[in-house]
Amino acid sequence: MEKVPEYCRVEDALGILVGKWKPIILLHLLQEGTKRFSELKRSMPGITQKMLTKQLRELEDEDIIQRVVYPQVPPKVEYSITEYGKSLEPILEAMHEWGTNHTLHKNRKLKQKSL
Amino acid sequence: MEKVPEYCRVEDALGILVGKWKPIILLHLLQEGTKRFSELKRSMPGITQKMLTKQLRELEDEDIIQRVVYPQVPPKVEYSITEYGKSLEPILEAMHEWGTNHTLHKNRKLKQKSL
DNA sequence: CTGGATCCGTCAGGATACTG
DNA sequence: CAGTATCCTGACGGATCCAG
Repeated sequence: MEKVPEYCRVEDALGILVGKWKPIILLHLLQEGTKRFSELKRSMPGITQKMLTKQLRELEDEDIIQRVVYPQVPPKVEYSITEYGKSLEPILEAMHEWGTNHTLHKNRKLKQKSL
Repeated sequence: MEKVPEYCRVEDALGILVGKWKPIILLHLLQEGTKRFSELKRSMPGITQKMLTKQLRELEDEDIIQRVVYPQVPPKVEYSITEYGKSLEPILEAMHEWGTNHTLHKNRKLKQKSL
């Protein structure tokens, strides 16, 4: 890793991943391919339309996901990961793995305390 | 990557990295080893004591960094990455690299627009 | 079905002043 | 030097209603 720049590039990646639902949206799309708006919503109990829409728009603006509208009634909109968006997968995987280990780590710490 | 869990493990890693200054703090400590509070502060123009203290405490709570107090006057406190904290380095590197490319990517997009 | 528009509560982040 | 204590503000997340 090079010297720490004034403005850290890590922030860029972070900024895109941050958002209460973005990682989950990305994981869904990465693992299950193209999905409709309503499918995504069903996959994420607890999310509101507004939030889903907003986070999707933000990801779209960053060129991470693609949005395809089918001009029909009722409306149909499909979302999918862009080629570019796939470049985020290693990061997400690394974080997922790290997160899993982190849970174990925390549990070990707690046990030590209770001894 | 496995199936998307209800509670995404990615969030764990994300939660630790998120914080306006945490990535920068970690990069500094990873690259330059042990540093004093005042050294860190000087390295990060714009950060306030309160914020630095807060973010350091949070990282310490997660066992990512270590805090050593020297009982002397004037006070001296040193921070360093824990062994465990070093496991975050690959993620930070990946994000740094990705972020750098992302900047280029955005610039290409902008040029396309202005054609 | 998809998603825009509003209103609102919470909370991380920041400015400032004070302390051992 | 290395913090703690307050107060403030804006952005984010969420609920709800409306619309093509």
